[in-house]
Amino acid sequence: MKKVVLVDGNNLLFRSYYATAYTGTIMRNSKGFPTNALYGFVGMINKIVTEEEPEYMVVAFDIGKNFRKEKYDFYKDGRSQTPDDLKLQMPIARTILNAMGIAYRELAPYEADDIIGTIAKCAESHEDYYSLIVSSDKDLLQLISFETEIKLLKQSGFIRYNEESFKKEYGIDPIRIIDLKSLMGDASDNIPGVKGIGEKTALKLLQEYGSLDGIYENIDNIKGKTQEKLLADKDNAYMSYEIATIYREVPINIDFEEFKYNGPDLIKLKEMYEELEFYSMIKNMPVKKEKKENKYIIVNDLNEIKLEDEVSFYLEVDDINYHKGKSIAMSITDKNNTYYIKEELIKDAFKLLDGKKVSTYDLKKSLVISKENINCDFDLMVASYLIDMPANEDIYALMNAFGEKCSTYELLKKNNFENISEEVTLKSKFIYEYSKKINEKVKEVKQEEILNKIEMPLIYVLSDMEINGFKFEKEKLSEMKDEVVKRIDLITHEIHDLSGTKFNVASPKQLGEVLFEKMEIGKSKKINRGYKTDIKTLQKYEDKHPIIGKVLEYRNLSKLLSTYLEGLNDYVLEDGKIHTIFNQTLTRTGRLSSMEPNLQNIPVREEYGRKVRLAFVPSNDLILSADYSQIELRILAHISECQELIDAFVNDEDIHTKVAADIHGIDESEVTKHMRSMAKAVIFGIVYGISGFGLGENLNISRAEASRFIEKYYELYPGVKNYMTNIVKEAYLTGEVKTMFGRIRKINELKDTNFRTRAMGERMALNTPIQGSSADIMKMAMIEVYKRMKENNLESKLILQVHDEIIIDAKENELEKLKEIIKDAMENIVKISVPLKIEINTGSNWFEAK
DNA sequence: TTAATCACG
DNA sequence: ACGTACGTGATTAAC
Repeated sequence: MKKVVLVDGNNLLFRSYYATAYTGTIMRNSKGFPTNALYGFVGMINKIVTEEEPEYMVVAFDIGKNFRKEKYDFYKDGRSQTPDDLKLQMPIARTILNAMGIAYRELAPYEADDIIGTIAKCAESHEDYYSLIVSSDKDLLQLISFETEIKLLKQSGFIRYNEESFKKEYGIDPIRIIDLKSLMGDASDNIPGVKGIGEKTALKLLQEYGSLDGIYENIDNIKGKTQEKLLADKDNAYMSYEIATIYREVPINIDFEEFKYNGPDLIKLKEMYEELEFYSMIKNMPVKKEKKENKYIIVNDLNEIKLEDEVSFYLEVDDINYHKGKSIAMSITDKNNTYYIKEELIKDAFKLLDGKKVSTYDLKKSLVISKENINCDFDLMVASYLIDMPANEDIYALMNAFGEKCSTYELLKKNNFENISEEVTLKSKFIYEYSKKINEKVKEVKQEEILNKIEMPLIYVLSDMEINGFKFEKEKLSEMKDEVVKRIDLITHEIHDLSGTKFNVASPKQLGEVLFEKMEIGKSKKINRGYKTDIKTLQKYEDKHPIIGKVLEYRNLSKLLSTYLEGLNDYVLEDGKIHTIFNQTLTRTGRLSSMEPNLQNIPVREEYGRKVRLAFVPSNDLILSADYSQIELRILAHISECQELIDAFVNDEDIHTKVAADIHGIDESEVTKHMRSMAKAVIFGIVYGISGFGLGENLNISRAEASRFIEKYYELYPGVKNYMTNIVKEAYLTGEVKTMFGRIRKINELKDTNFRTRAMGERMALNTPIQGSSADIMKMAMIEVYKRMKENNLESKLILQVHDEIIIDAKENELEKLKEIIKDAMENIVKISVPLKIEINTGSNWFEAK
């Protein structure tokens, strides 16, 4: 028996539309075309296909006049008209089905139900077929039979009914759904039924008398009010019976072979998804089944290659951490050919790219591993990042998103790169084919300035920084390490003694049990695995028992030991340096991140931990650090156009002291340290979209007091409040926010039905322009500093960026020139309504350069 | 693999 | 009624 899946298309579209429309904002593509119903529709269809694996499938729609409405004018009266935004999406659903390779049927004046009923009936008369109907409409339950089942969609999930399970639940035959409805009516379709009879009574009557006819034949046996009601509305009942009956003789030609499901036309489907901007759907699209023939030329002599003007290349490296790996294969594609270049020839192959228009994926990796000066115009990885497409270190994710085949890097490595010529050539072909397309998209969403003025030039800066590395002298920390190891050992014993039990202090679960159950030191919130034992919770009980202080010290030291004192050593390469990898395509705000190791979170706030920085030393003469002073606040002042804040920065006031004085209504000279640090917390909180509760927690003051601070702040600086309101409003309207320089961040959280998720989206909306603009400025400044250092032939090297700070491995004799360049470049890279200010420090190591 | 914790801006 | 500050990465324990 072959399964025929029958889907109620209208039902899916309406469900999807109203599932999201009630929030007020309807999902649209960048052209403004509504897509919310289609998004849900496509999701449901895909789900049905995956879950049911249908051999045959038909989607039925309503269209044109409706015979029930023609006969009974009141039918479906009172239903609000189909919204235009939904109507627009209806024809597209048909086109998508075509691309998906799924048949659909519609015929006026019949409804989708009637078409489904007709096809199911036809399937029942064939020996070979049985049907599965998918809908959330209970009316369709009347079609259940020995070879027709229903998957009834619920708000979440579904219930599957066959004849047996239906009877068990309802106590009547499926066909009696019609009788049920003729009695109870249906408010949504405006079917009258018998007034005063609801589902409960109707079911009871049907269970007793079998059918509507049976009920009226036995009307004398029915007592009291129910009898009165039934007699009064007998005509309505029979009329309702007629309306509720699915018509199963729709004159359509049924040839099951036309319903056969053979899978999608991936190219057409991808085009549709692109048009609708369903990128997550593209990501989850099945990969092409048929294998494209992959032709390429194996190169033995580079002189054989004559490249066209436009080329792409891809370099395969044998380790994800490319500082530790080596190139093992390269591929170059132009209009006519793809060339596979083996390991020995790679070094010279880069020369072939000179003067060409070159694209690649992950240029930084290629620059670092080859140490060649590769001229490249377009990095597909960075471009994908800017248009919110996959931009992993593994190109697989992006290729997969477009339904292009290649194996994951993980698999490739596991198989010792045995198939490398096949794989690497697929990649350069993909890059060649898609660079133009993605570049078009970049222009369409106006990210080309960000790409060409910031991200592309930055790749060269970052690759140099990674190559340079930060010299690290392990020995400088060996004494500290021994000290910490001993101290941890001592404290562990003390903790065991104080608690009277031996346990793993590093285990939050065990620690929680000891502190809050055995010793009953206090109360702590229960979380998944046990009690919360983070610093803030523990600090509450610091005075209660000496063990808390010990635990805090243990935590502090073990973090220091494992992550820094020991952890960093593993990353020192043969040249005595640490080479981090900057991830340029990860953060949602435009910041960089740093990994293996993360050099953006080396301790600094605490004096003891800070000593780790003693081991970071120059390979030249000095470490120079240049950091922007309060750049995020300056940006807040600028974009909020808050005059009070702007003036404060223009006059070079201490912003935190000023705010503290304003809040308390006192003179700046009267501001205490405590007041200043409270003000600082308020100011930072504002940038993050804080609540009274959050600030209270943070400052250890009452929620009400914290709320008063915030209110006062808004009062004093109305521009800021104004900015917050506006940016959130705009974000809801457009679904995204932009930095000062036009970098886009989509915020889908704002479309979520969950209030907490939306609240998070609002905080992202107001923080991103600030954090992101700051990141843009720093990137531009780095490019400028790098450029001028080159122009002046300086040997000093840029080696690190920590969001608002750059670190330079400096030559003593270049110090003066260096400071001049850096100050000018960083402070004047953009002109905004407040001055940008930097501070420069130098020292014989990173610790000293504070 | 995920959760908890803690290091940074 | 609910939960409660943005953006990251590394380590360890627990699942």
